[in-house]
Amino acid sequence: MSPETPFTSLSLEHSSTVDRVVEELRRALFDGEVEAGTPLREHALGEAMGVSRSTIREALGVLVAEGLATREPNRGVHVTALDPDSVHDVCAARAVLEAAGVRRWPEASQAARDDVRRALEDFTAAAHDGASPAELTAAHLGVHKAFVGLNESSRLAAMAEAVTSEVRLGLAKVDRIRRNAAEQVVSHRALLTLLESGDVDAAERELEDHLRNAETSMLTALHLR
Amino acid sequence: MSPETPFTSLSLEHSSTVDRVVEELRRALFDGEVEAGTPLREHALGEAMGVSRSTIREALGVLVAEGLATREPNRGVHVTALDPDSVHDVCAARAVLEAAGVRRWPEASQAARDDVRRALEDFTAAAHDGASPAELTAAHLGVHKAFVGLNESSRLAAMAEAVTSEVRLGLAKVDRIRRNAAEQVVSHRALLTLLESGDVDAAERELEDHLRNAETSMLTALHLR
DNA sequence: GGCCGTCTGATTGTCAGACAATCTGACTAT
DNA sequence: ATAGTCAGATTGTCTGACAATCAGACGGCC
Repeated sequence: MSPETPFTSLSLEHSSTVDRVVEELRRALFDGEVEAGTPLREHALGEAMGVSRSTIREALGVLVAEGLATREPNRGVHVTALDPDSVHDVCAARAVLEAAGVRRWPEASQAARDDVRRALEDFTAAAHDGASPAELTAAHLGVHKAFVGLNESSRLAAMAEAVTSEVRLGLAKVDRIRRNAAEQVVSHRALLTLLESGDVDAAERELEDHLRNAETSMLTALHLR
Repeated sequence: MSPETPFTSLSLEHSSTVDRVVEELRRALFDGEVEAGTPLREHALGEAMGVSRSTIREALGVLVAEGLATREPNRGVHVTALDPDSVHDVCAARAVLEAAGVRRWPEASQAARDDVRRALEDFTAAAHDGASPAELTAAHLGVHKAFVGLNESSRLAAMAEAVTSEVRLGLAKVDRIRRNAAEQVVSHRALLTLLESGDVDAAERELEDHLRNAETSMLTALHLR
């Protein structure tokens, strides 16, 4: 091995065409530029983005694997529409992943705990000085991501990422985040305080309460769309 | 809607070529017909299975998404090799998913609980009258799958399926399952007894103990390969 | 011997174009 | 109203092509 690895600061992004197509489509979905249920035609997309059908097809496969889109054999791919059952399912999954992380707080590494603290600071800051809805959402999701991170399993983190991206779909045009951002910050801060004080059980209850609220408000938001 | 839905017993499998290629490749991986790390060449596979490169390519994408294979840009896809870190990661993930299910036993639906009971019966039966290693593994995994099922979230179930399949990769040629099948049955039965008696905490400890053992024996099995 | 450039073959990433199978919707005949 | 037929759209799959990238070999040079 080399006595010291130089150039550790250097990195180069290796992006394939498919990757860029996927990112662009994801962005469009998250920004709510396409309604839920909209069919994603291979030919049309290829023409629009100046890319061959094979490439689009591969990108759509990725989206489908992520749950952002749904494929019906011989009928094509369309943007996933969240029905109440899926919302519940997703929330249940999030609850499991995050609660497990929270419960693991005492055994978690220093780094993982610091991630939670930092994420909360970011969220607080974003909510305080008016950040854009997108930034606010990102910061909020960052906190929850940090909770999952306490599990210190990259696979669990990936799973959480996947289910989270699904809810982002539904939240695209719902800016309820902004309204009660302050309230959310309070809830999360309380949770962290409980953790720091060592009362893991109370923290877990706080989290589950928070997520239950999130589910109901998400449901009403979707129903009233 | 129709007054009564007839033909509910009828169903027809809709398998695309890609699906069949994926299944065949999965089977080959699980049966240990290909070493970990073996490159999966698009051209060679296409020729071997009599399908076009596009189709193979799509199938490989699925395998990669499942974690059974790994893609290195411009260098191709190869069978995923489990290093100790990944094993730990996978086991941690399983522990979270199954422990959450077990802890939810009291609130779980009757159906989900019955699934656990039935899976355990199947496993016991398989271990008793000599079943093939493959059947035994399937039955054993069935029990763990049932634990995850207690969460009653299809997304969590899917995640568990994914990480479990990764484990199966490593277990392909390790038939340690057979050796201590009896022991495993005892452990699982004890767990269920604790659940039935309402002692969820003890059941959770039993499960975590079981999974810790599984991890270490899996590690030694892999290391001695 | 070790380092550097070049060449060559293999493989992937992407493309264009084709075709059969399947779905959708309309139109028609009964 | 139901069933048959037809045209158009779309997907699933195939073929063949090409540039970009990679791995290893080969030879020159210090």
